[in-house]
Formats: sequence, C-alpha cells, structure tokens
Amino acid sequence: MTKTDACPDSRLLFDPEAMHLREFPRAFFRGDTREIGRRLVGTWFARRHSGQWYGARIVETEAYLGMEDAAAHSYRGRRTPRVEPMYMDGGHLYVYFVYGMHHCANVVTRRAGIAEAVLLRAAECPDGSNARLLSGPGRFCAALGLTRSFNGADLLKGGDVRLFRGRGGAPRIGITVRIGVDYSGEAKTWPLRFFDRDSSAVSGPARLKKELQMTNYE
DNA sequence: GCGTAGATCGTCT
DNA sequence: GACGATCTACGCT
Repeated sequence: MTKTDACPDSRLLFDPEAMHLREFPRAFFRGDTREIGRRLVGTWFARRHSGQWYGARIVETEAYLGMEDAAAHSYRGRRTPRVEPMYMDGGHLYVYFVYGMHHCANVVTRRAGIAEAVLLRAAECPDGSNARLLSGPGRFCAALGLTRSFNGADLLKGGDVRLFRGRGGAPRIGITVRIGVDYSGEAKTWPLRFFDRDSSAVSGPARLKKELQMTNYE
C-alpha cells in the first residue's frame, strides 16, 4: 500500500499465476466461521510489494465467533474503533497490534454487521523450508510485513493482498482448543483451532500437538 | 522438554 | 492503570 510498508521476507517470493492459483468468491467468506477456519488451512495468503508477489501456505487457523465468544474482540457486540473491521463484509482483513510489539492478521467472515473472523496463526514458505519463519501469528505478520496499514483491506478487489485456494487434495486437519485465551471461561474449551497435521510449521506447545496426534478428530 | 518471566504499548475501563 | 488472540530467553529436569 504505502511506501513505508515493511517488505516481506524474500524467501516468500512466489508466482501465483505460474501456480495457477484461483481465488474464492465473496460468498465463501460470508459462510460459517468455523467451516471457513477449517477450509483456510491449505490455502495461500499472498501479498504484492513493489510489483513482486510474496506468499505462504496457511497451516494453522483459529475461528473467533462474535457475540457469544468471550475470547473474541467482538464479544457481546463490543464495537470500538479497533474492532470495527470485524464488522465488515466477509473477505476483508482485520489486523491488530498486541503485547506492544506483535501484529495479528484475521480474515473477516460472515456478512457485514456480523463480527466474526479467522485468525491466521501459521504458514509455510512456498518452498516448504524454514518451518519457524511463519510459525505463530506474530511471526506470520512479521515475515509478510503485515501491519495495521492492511487493516480493513479487501482480499477480493484485485488489490495487493489476496487469498488463493489450495491445490491438490485437502490437508489432514487436526482440531484443538485455541491458544492464549485462558481468560475466556467456557469458550476456552471450544474446538476452534485448525491445523495441517502433516506440517512442521504449526505453532503452539508440542504437548497440544501430541495429544492431537492420538485424538482422532476427523 | 517444560515452566516462568520480561519486553513493550495500544486499547479500553 | 491494567491487560493482552505473543515471542524469546533462560533455568531446570
């Protein structure tokens, strides 16, 4: 967007056209948030900077439901300037700043007025290397140079941020509770974290992953 | 491998 | 004034 935007890591350079990646229709993003969270695993997040495309294959997400979800910023219909992008139409970005040093990027879901979103927690490099580079929501944003200048950006208007469908078969999906939401009462027990069971770039405690390897969710 | 503490600041009460 | 949808370093086992 502006010239001050951080340049993505060069290891993320890729060519979505050569890969024949296709986009989703708006209707996809207006669907059920939990379903979208699951289906975003295996898709490609892409950003254009100085005429070049940088991308990463998403391997971990979390769904944040609106009104009833005590872990969501939009809990009980909270509507402050920060949360406002969550109320946009499905297919927009909600990027916020946490802990005084990290950014987190979300894909807004449902239609305008319903504040739900999917947090992008981890991804893989186009060549599959560097499992740590994009592992964790803060690192994901740092590597792609995502800051609040992308807050509210539309993923479907042919702009500089886009989301492409995955290629090949659907990944094997693991499901757990969400990370870092221990304060959220009952909501912290909800199975809203989705990840590619075969990816080494998935974030979070090894213990959680291991439990999952043995629990045959889906 | 595991648990804890500290960094650091925008946001909301 | 308190608290994060996090990450890192460090100490211990």
